[in-house]
Amino acid sequence: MHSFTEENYLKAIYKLQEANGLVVATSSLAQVLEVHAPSVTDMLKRMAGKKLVTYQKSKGVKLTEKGRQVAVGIIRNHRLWEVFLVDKLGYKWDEVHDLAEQLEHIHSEDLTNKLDSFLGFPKADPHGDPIPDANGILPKSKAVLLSTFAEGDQGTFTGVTDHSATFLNYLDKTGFSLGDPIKVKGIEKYDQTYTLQLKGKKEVVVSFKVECVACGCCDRNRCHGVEVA
Amino acid sequence: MHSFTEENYLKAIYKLQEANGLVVATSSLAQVLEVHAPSVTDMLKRMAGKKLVTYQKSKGVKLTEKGRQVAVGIIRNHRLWEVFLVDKLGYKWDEVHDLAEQLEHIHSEDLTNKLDSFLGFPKADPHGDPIPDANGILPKSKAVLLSTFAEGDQGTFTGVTDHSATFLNYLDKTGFSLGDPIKVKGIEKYDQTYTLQLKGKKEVVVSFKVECVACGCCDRNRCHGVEVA
DNA sequence: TTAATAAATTAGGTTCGTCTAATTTATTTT
DNA sequence: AAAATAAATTAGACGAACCTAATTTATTAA
Repeated sequence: MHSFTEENYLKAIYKLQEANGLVVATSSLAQVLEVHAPSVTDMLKRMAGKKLVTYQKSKGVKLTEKGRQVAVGIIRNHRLWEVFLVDKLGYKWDEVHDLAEQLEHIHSEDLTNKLDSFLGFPKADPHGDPIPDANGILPKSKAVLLSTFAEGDQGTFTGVTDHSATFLNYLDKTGFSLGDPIKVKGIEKYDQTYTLQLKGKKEVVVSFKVECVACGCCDRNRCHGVEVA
Repeated sequence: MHSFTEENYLKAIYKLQEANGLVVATSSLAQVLEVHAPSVTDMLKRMAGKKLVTYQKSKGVKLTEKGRQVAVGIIRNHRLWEVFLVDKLGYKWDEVHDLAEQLEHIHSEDLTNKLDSFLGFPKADPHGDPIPDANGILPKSKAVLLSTFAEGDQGTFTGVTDHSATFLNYLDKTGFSLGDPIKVKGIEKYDQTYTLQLKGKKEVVVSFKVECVACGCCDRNRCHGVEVA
């Protein structure tokens, strides 16, 4: 079996590969895993030895097929446990991440599948992220960011890209709820402020520029977390 | 927080203290934890430094109050997760131990309590072992071993002392089920074979001597695993 | 294209939890 | 009580996963 640490590296590499392209840099990994760069170099060498990644000195790292399978398995666990925590134990969507980070490392395919069945084979976790099936197939989402919407466009709130408790709380407070309809009533030219119509005709004003500055990690075009489809 | 290893040591010390008296020997720990004696000595020193145990060189080890609390917390987790696995996911009582050994190390008092509530505050796990409450109070069982029963005595099957899958399967196959009545119809003088009446008047013959030889770890008076009350 | 900066690696060290081999301390047995 | 045996500890090592400081390799700017 793989250690928790290995699994966390695999998950991180997987997510960075998805988000930013094929090859992942040492420094990106160091950042998301909150360790220092030489630790990453160390670990990648060990993991390359186990054929979990292909690693080329100073050129970055990629998952092997074996590594990808492990990573997707962990993600499957994580998202199923999140559903369990919210649907069965009554947790809020902003409270479950850290617990799922622990639970995702329970090693038992059988348990994962029984849990999946117990939860009614959910397609997505409480944040709208798709749950890979037992074969590691992860449905590709067609969702786009709300900030790509123009005046008059409407859709359904299907997920978030920012999973921080702060952002999720903001959404709760403002009246966003997964699965609800969203319609863009107006966009203020000056600062890109969106006036949205949420479920039950409720109108809210959200400033995506403010979100951008707050998160500080994304460009203008993908600056906030609301996904719609 | 404490490492999984520390928690396993604490649990092992707790159980040995309960079973065999106040002070636990290095060698006993080495045996149940499946490590070699010098590893235990090492670990006990570190744990004594953290005030989890009191350790006297060559004299054995005891839990501190702090250590006892952690140990009981782990046991609470373990037994609640076992109930979850059996009641909610449909596992058999002989399949849940190893999974619970993993799940017991999830660190969250809140999760434990929510799980407890979700399960309906069970008093015992699927093997009849009592579940400590949120304050670490573990109800003392009044159960006795079936082998203390004489001809004509009757009681209820409330638990086991041997938790091996082999033994649990044997009980399943023979017709024992937790909570059922058991009556001793006869005891064969020659080899202490018990003829029992189980639920639905079903009569079975069990040879406790065979159990004794098989397990090899107990004396005549506590030689098998069926507890009755 | 050279110089400056940023990213990655090597070198050497730490802690945790384990090991084997050798030694010491306790407990039995004679 | 001395000798034999069993239990525990010390000594010295090892792998995993991390660290800091120094060096090398890439990238960007002048």
